[in-house]
Amino acid sequence: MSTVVELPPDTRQRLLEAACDAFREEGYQVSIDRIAARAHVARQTVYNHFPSKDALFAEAVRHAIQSVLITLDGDGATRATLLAFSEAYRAKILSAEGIAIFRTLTAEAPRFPALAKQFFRQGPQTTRKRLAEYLARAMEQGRLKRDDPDFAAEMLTAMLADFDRLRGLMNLQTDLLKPTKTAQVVDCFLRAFAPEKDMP
Amino acid sequence: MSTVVELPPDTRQRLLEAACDAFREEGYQVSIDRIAARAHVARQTVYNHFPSKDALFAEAVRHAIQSVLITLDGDGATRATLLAFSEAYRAKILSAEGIAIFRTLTAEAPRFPALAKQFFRQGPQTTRKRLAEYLARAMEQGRLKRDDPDFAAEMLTAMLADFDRLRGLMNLQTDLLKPTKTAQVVDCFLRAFAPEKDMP
DNA sequence: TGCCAAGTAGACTATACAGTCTAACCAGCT
DNA sequence: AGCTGGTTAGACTGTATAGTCTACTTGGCA
Repeated sequence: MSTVVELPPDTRQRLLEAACDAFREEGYQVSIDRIAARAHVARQTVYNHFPSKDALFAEAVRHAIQSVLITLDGDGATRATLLAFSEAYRAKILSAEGIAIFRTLTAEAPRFPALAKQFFRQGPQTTRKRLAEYLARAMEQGRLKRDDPDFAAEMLTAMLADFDRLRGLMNLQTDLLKPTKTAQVVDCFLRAFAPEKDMP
Repeated sequence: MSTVVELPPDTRQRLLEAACDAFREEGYQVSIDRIAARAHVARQTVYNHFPSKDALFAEAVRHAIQSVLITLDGDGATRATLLAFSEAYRAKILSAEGIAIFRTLTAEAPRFPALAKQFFRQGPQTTRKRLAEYLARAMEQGRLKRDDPDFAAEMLTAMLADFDRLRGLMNLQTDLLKPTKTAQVVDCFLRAFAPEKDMP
């Protein structure tokens, strides 16, 4: 058994990332042995770092959750800002990774309710809140119809992802990224939330 | 072991329904023994009717898929019609059953791609198509903005379900049915797709 | 040199489960 | 009474897996 040895230090880090990838790609079912193999590590080493599979799963998920946020900078024109956000949102949510994380979490939510809640709050909830804050400002300034900004944020994110995410979850198509779609959605949103009497 | 005996005939039917419930509630992992127990049937009987667990799962899913469609009758006013459809859509999609089916299928789609495809086409795809047909008519008659009806249908269904479904999938809240929400969404949709110059 | 911490290989236990097989059971029917 | 077809309980096989234990290696460091 000759192993090409150029393994960087932090065994634990390698392990965590391997676990992340493994759980993402194969779900919770993936065996500890497979994870150990992925990390080029002995099974016992896994148990040296994490007390149980569940604990490892929890750590891996929390680790994966870090990268779920989308920022939006409210400098430019309303449409341009929303377009940039929307593009980034779709790119993240509809990527193979995004779909896989969502699938794994959906499947295991009943067994790990605390994890699910944490994901929900740190991911979608926070994203919606930030978007809502931006929209609230735009509404105050008369750039958008005065309405419930949380509701508006929810509508926009829903329109951006729902059906295409479903396709991804059902393992259909990778042409998820029809490039005109984002603009189409944003314009639809802007129509629904256009200021009531053109200018103040 | 005294069993209260009032078991209706069709063993196979009972079995299928038990499997449906079991897979829905516990996912594919549920053991054949548990399914057999639920159906008040011996394990061997399961194998008398279905060659394997996979086959049983496939049958059960196909059976469950039947009830996923929502009809809409295009007689009344546009808003009233869409409201009725939307209410029905949310009720079905966000019910405990709807969420559970979605969860199980999402989890197993990679392993049963054919099933996933069938579900997608018979469920969401067909619903969207029917809605789109209705919207197309409304567009022709000038009751809605002339636009891509498929896109419009996708937006409406997305707005109706996306975020609340996520809550359900993550095992949060059952107050999914805030009764004003449907109307709020429909009105938002109507704003986005209002006919361009009020009347023809 | 000798110690130590981290890692390793692999045997081992216990459990769960899919799927098979057998022998008995019990209808209804002839 | 005896046959037949669906049903049943339970033993059995084989496999996969979580988690433990032990004896070994190895690199750094005092």
